[in-house]
Amino acid sequence: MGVMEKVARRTRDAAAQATPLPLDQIVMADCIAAMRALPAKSVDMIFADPPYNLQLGGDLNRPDGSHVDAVTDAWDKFDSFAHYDAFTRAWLAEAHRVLKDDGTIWVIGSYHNIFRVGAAVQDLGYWILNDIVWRKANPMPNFKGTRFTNAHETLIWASKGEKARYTFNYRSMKTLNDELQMRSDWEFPICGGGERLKRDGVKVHPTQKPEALLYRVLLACTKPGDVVLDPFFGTGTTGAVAKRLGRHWIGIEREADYCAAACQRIEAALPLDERALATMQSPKAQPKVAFGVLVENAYLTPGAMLTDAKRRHRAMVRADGSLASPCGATGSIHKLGATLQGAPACNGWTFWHYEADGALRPIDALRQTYLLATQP
Amino acid sequence: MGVMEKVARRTRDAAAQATPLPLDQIVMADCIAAMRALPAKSVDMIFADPPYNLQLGGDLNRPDGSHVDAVTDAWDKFDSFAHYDAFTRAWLAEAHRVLKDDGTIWVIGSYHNIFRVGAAVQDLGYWILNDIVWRKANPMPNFKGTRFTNAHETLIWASKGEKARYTFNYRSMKTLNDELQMRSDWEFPICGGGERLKRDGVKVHPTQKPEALLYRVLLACTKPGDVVLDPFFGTGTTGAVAKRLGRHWIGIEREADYCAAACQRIEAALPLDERALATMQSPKAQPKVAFGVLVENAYLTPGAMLTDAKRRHRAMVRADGSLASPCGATGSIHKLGATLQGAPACNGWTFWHYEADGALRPIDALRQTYLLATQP
DNA sequence: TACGCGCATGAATCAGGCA
DNA sequence: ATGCCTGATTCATGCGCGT
Repeated sequence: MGVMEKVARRTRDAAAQATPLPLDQIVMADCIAAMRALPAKSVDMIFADPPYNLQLGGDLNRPDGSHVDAVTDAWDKFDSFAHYDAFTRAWLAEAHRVLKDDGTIWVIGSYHNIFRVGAAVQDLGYWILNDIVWRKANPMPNFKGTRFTNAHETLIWASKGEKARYTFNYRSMKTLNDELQMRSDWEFPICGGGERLKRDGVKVHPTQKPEALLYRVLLACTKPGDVVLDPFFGTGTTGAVAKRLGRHWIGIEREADYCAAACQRIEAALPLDERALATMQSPKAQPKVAFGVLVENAYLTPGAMLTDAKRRHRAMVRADGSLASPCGATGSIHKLGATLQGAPACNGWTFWHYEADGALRPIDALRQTYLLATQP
Repeated sequence: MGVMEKVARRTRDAAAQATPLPLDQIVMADCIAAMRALPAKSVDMIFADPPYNLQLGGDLNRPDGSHVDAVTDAWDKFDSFAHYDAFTRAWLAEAHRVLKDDGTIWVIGSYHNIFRVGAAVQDLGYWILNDIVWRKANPMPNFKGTRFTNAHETLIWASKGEKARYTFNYRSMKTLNDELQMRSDWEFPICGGGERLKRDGVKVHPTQKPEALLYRVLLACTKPGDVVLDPFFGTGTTGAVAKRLGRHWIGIEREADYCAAACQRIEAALPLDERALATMQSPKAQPKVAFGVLVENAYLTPGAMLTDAKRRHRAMVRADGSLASPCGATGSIHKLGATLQGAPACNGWTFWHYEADGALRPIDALRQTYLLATQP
């Protein structure tokens, strides 16, 4: 079967006559027009990854001189916040009509757009159930050192109203999270490796989402056989995961290139083997604690003195978690330890000690105390 | 000294005449009126923890003064959102006026209000720099098992405009985070234990923020001696941490109970020793040294050869501090480095190396030596 | 085959001072 | 406002290549 044969091309009028849902198909059209053609209260869940309206300045180069490939596509350009808001409210209103009364909607965004989206969601009568933070395990750094590393994106999960009886598979989520309630912060790597769709070595879509993210969303809020609509289908992550999990899907996408890639991808996706489900859970990472966190949380006070085990070196703890030696040298626990010893590297956690009850103890002991106090 | 003596009671008119800032004081008044009484462009940072209000019922009134007793139908919802938006825009506008042009504002909230706050921030011309996620190490579980555990709150950090030159202590944040860039997701325990203010065993304020959170905010975005304004002061976490870190603070709070608790708490807070307050400085803060100065002072001799770390490029030092490549290209250390690499820019200090004791060392090391020898 | 090294790259609102 | 010069700045991951 040809790749494009499953892509339904519809004019708005033709689509309006089609009563049955275009299940497991891609509708190549503008999302507002395409949603208008769908019956009211017909889908169980909507997952939407709308344009973020990034407002990027000039070129950005890495410290090594290489160029950052930014999102410059026309579909992300809006003239003003007012235009973006109008667009947002239009598609959210249509989504509200199409969604079943007990269905829910998910929208993902970044600080560029998510506040406007969230306000529109509330204004249109949706009832926000959670905001979810996708913590990126491997975000792009802030190359110029001008801000905090932008290391997360935000998802909004909402029902059609306060009293809607939505689907939430509490047990599935708890099982997935090692028998602890699933929290509102999720950690996943960004989409890369073999999962990232490429054509001639170039990424097909600039913002392809990881399947693990959609997997959790669909597992949490839909039942097998449910219909999931994605009005900004892109390269079809939602469709691929829905097929794997035995859910029906409808994708709406304007760009022919994206439609073709999505169609091919979903064709190749295989419904999930039950045994594979268990192996999808990533082991919980060993929590890391930065030395500065101990200062912030008053386990050590700025001004406190540290020494090495043999009291050959001394250093004072400063407000930002750096150390200052009486000789004038400063640096992190690792760097200053290395400097004072003339060594290329040093594990500051075991090198530096603090005095308690007349005895020297490594600062690593404080880290263990902190972990015990904060980890469930 | 009595607890309340430091609390300045001001009517709006009386305050309007007061030109000097009420530094290190609590102003017991409505925050919008109190901010109106402050001079324009007078504070370096604002930290705001506004009421969340929505969907909790209770103290919500319509613009006409009538009471909203239940937020049930869509119309009431819209009505209350509009009211909350008006309040939000009013205090954010006043904050914009009071803030110095190169100052920044922080606002914290949850999904109940943060989307409305964020949209207002953008609409008022603030430029969002980051949104920050406070991941709670020990959140309250979702008892009914109907949603994800609400385990985070969101902070928005914004400047007064796109081109503002705000304070961001990059090196301090990197040091605090074990020599990795500080990310946009921060983990802290919720406020409890001895830090939590209680009276007769009952918590004084329902949403007291942890000091560790304010510690990081103030350390990241202010300098010692800066003025920090908190228009929703509550029990004064911002003031207590500001005092500890050697920053001035101004607190605005309507409730006398909170003012009293905050005043007592801040009285008891101890400022850090000045030396402990010192933090890691960015190279930007160091005095500049022109490469030619090193040649003048015979740290390098004209005619000496430099290479990059991988010995792919070579250049000769000339008498005026410019470099000449064997291929004929010439220029400053930066310009020639960029030219030879075909890069848009280059930091010559770290790109070019000289040979000493059989090893390559960056010429930046010579600059450090020069600085140590010449700085008092 | 295994391991190490080099290189590429990801939704990014990414510089500042002076002439 | 514009242009020019100086010079500060990156983390995790995957893939290809060489030993």
